[in-house]
Amino acid sequence: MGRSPCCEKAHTNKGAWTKEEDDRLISYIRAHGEGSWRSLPKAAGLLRCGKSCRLRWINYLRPDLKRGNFTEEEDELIIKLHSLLGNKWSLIAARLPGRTDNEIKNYWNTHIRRKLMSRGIDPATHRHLNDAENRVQDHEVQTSVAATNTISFASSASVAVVKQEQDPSITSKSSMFEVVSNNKDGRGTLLERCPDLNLELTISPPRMNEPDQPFKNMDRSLYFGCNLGMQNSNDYSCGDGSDIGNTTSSGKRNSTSTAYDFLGLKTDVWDYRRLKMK
DNA sequence: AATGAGTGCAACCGCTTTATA
DNA sequence: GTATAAAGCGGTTGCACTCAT
Repeated sequence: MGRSPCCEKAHTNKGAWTKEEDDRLISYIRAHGEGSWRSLPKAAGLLRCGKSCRLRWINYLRPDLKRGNFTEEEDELIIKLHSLLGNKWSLIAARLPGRTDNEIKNYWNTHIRRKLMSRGIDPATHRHLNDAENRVQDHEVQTSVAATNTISFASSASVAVVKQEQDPSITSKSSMFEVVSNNKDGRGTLLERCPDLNLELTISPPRMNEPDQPFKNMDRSLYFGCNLGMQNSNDYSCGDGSDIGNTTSSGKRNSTSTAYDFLGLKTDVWDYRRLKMK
């Protein structure tokens, strides 16, 4: 039943890899490709655990790794992604070509944490350290920007509090919201039900074939649409600019709008220049 | 020059998820 | 359906290096 053990731990090397071990691993993977980590050490003539081989390859030997210092753009992208995804280093690394989760994790802990602290920002929550709102109980997830319906996953709770008074148009009739308490003035605090989130962030070129774009006078090549993977939904996406202007006179989004002030991304448009790699 | 504190990063550890028998 | 190991992931550790004293 089950699989056989990946390696005999009693006969494996530990600690720093030697040049010879690196060469053996590289040449083996060049010849046979990645994968089969269990059988790789024996086949490659390495006295290492398969797990260790995998880590060494992924974090250090892979030819597509980008070595060297992080750029300012990468810094900002990591901060932005961390505010969205938390310590999901593998997801963050997936958005930074040539960088590994381990590298980003180390860089976060050694550089960016300090950088944010020096800006007066709590690296764990991305809030200002002296923000009075921080005192609110942790399970009550805060809106990150006043007067907007933003959602934060600062707690592990799967619901987010939405301040109804900030947008009376939101009612408990919506399947997305639930009144959990009533304030003195009779208005309720709503809990927003968050459906299962797929936090995959997709970035795509702008739609170019739609007439009468509000951004028609702008350099369209500068903008990308993005979609923060609410599965089967356009509710939480920011557009390429084509959605701007789709609000009604009352300030409400009309039904065709796909723009949403999501997770503190308080804009319909991301300037790709802030996201692209160098 | 010696040494201790601080820093950066590769590697390991242990847990969870996924795949397989 | 269950047991087990592989794969993957995030947290932590240990060591080499730098710098201030």
